Amino acid sequence: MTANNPHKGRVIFHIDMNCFYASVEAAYNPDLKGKALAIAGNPEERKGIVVTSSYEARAKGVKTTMTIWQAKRNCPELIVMRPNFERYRAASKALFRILSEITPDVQPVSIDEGYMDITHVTSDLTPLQIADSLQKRVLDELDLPCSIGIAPNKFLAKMASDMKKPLGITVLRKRELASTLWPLPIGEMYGVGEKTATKLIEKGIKTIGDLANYNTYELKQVLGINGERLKNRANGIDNRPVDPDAIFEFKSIGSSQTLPYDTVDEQEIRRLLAILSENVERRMKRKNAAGQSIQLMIRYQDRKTITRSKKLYRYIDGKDEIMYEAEELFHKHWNQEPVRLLGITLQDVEVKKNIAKQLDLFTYEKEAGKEKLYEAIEGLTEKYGEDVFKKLEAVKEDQPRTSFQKDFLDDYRKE
DNA sequence: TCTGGGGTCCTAGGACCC
DNA sequence: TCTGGGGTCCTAGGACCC
Repeated sequence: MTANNPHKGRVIFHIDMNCFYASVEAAYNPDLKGKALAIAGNPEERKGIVVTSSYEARAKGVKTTMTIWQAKRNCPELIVMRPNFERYRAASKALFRILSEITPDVQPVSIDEGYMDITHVTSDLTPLQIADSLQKRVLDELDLPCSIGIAPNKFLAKMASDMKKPLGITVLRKRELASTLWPLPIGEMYGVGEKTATKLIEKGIKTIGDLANYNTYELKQVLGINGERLKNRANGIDNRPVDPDAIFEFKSIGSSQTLPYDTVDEQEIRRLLAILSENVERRMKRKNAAGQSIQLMIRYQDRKTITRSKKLYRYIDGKDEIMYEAEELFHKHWNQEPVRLLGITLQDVEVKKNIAKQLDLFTYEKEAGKEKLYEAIEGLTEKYGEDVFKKLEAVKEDQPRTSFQKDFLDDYRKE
């Protein structure tokens, strides 16, 4: 007997850890259990904002992204701890190991939440019983509470896991949407943030039900393609599969940091860029990847933030190259005003074994010989300018070519 | 005493090509 | 002389989520 009748569609779980960082700390140190606890950065470095807090703290008005002083004003007995990411990563790993014992169809979406597709799990248990034993196991073995949503798709499972906390299990059936999902305020819908909520409320859309029944054309006018998608979700339509490989398909890796003080000191700026470059290098190497675009982010004193990026037409992963490109972007675009935060991100990231497959012209035409190729390029540089290298490298064997590239190739072949 | 750091996806305009 | 419309790539910014 399977957990579900295939004619009735999928059975998706959304697992959501409750107050994850705070719960992990309480599991390490049981003295913290039942107390108002917040995990926050270092206020000396202007990073003192609450990342997570226990339910006891939340009951006293402590909220995520509050500064420590705001949180303590609401809750004087608040215990504040720095984050221990190693602990959280270890707990996360243990969690997902337990999930994958039930099915390989597990998609982690962040350190503390993930989806499971249990449609094809063979078991004598009902989905509700599977969820119940899973929740108990995570609590027994890891001493961590979680909530589980059970539904026919990801969106509904996500909304369901949010409905009972902590240690809740909620089944959201499509035929019950009008009574369970639709009464919720529009701002509580996953995918509707502050800006979208404001726009929708202006239109008189106050609940998820209002959205579900609103005119599609008008929604598109206000929200573009997202309007239609949100309406579908509100009606319980979401065909996204649970994809266990999604976690390997990362597209960018970056590192950013707020400075202890706003500064115009180029030495200090260089020091931070060097640290960020090293962070990015370390994480690229850990994932055995490289990126072919680089982005620099500058946040100024007034929190105005700009991003400037550059496509490199070659893959890089080393800190020296990252630093070189980042500094160049910085000097080109910095407006000389005090800097609050800097960030470096490598984009268009690929794992190295895939990069090898994307052979460019150099490799494709290797029969001609490297020496001869460089001679040809030198000649053409005069004709086309420095951009010739970018253009040349942009030509991938399986990509349609621009007329410039065709000309280039013709010229090159004539040599 | 304001407001971190890690991401993804979408949009929109300009350049360029056909 | 004056003119269209479709498509892709690149860059910058915005919205959202945890």
